[in-house]
Amino acid sequence: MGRAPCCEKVGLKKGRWTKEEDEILARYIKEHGEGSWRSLPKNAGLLRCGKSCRLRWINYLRADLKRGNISEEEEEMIIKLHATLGNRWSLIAGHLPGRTDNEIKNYWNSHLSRRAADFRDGVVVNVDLSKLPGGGKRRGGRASRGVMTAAKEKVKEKEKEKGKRKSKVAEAEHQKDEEQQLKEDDDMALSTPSSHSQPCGAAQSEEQAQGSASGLTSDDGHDEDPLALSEEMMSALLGPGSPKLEVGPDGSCMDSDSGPSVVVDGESGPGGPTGDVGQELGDKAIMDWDLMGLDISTAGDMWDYADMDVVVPGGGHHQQQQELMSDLFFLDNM
DNA sequence: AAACCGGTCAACCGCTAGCTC
DNA sequence: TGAGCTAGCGGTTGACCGGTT
Repeated sequence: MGRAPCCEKVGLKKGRWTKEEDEILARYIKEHGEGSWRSLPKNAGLLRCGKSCRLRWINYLRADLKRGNISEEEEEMIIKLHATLGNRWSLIAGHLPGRTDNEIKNYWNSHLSRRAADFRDGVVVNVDLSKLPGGGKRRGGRASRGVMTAAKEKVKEKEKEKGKRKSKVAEAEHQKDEEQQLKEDDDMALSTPSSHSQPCGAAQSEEQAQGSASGLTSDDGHDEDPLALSEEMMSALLGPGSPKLEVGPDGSCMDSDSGPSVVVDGESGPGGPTGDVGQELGDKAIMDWDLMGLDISTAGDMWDYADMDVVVPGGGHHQQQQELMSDLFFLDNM
C-alpha cells in the first residue's frame, strides 16, 4: 500500500508568503537541505503545504536565482528555445541559469507571446502532431528517469563501440577540444551550467517530447502551430545584427548564420538530419547549433544518432558535443 | 481623488510519471 | 501486482500595481 497523504489541506495557509515564512523556510532548507517536502512544513513549523514550500523555494528563495529583468540575450534565448521546444518551460529554464520555469512562462505570456502573435502571418513550421504518439497532447508529470537512464546506458555502450572505430582525425579533434575547454570560456549561449545538470531532452519521456497540448495544437484540429515564428517575426524580435533566419521550402525554420554549425557525420536514418536540417554536404549535414532548423514533422522516425560522429567545426569543444548529443537524444525520443 | 483598466507575476490547481509499500 | 503517494510539470487564477480617464 501507499504512504500517508502528503498533507492535510485543512488548516493550511494559502496565498502570499510573508517575510517571516520565507525566513523560516530558507533557514530550514539551509540547515537540512532540499527535499522531503512532505515533512518539511511540519518540521519547519510552517502552516503550508509541502508543495507550496517547494514552489516558494524554487521560484523565489533559492540563492542561485537571478533577480531583475530578463536581458536581451536571455529574451533571444527564450524565443529560440521556445521555437524549438514549445511550452516546455522547465527545459527552457534549464538553458537559462538563475531563471525559473515560472518566471520564463510569465515572461513569455506577458511579453513575448503577444509580440509573436503580432508578427505571425500563417503556418510557418509544419508540425503534424497527429503523427506523434498520443496525438500531440500532454500534461504535466515529471521527466522519465527510466528513459534517461536507459538512454545513458545506450549511449555509453555505443560510445564504447564507437571508441574503437573512431578515426584518428576525430580523436585528435576531440582531444584538442578538451584541452581548449580548460582554457577558454564557453561563449556558446546554449552551453550553460544549468543545462549540464539538466540535459535538454535526455530526461524526456516519449510523451513529454511532444510539446504541450495548448502550445502546439489547435482546437479545430488544424496543424496551425501557434509557436511558429516566421522569418520576419524572428528578425524583428532578434533585432539588428541578429542571425538571419531562413524558412525552408517545407516550412521549416532555420537560422542560417548563428553560432557554430555542427557537422553531423555518419549514418543518418530516415528522418535524420540530412535533408531536414540545414544545408547538406554530401553525406554530412550542417545542423544549426540551437537546432532551430529541425523539422519535427518527421520526428516519428527514429534516428540513430548514437552511431554518428559529432564534430564541431572551428575548434568547438567536447562540452558542445555533449550538449548536442543531449538535444539529439531529446529529438530521438519525440 | 476616485474609478477604471490592463499588465505583471506569485501562487494555486490539476495532471502525470515514477516510486514505495 | 497494484493502489496510493511524491515530485515535478504546465495552465490558470487573482492580487497587486501603475497608468489613464
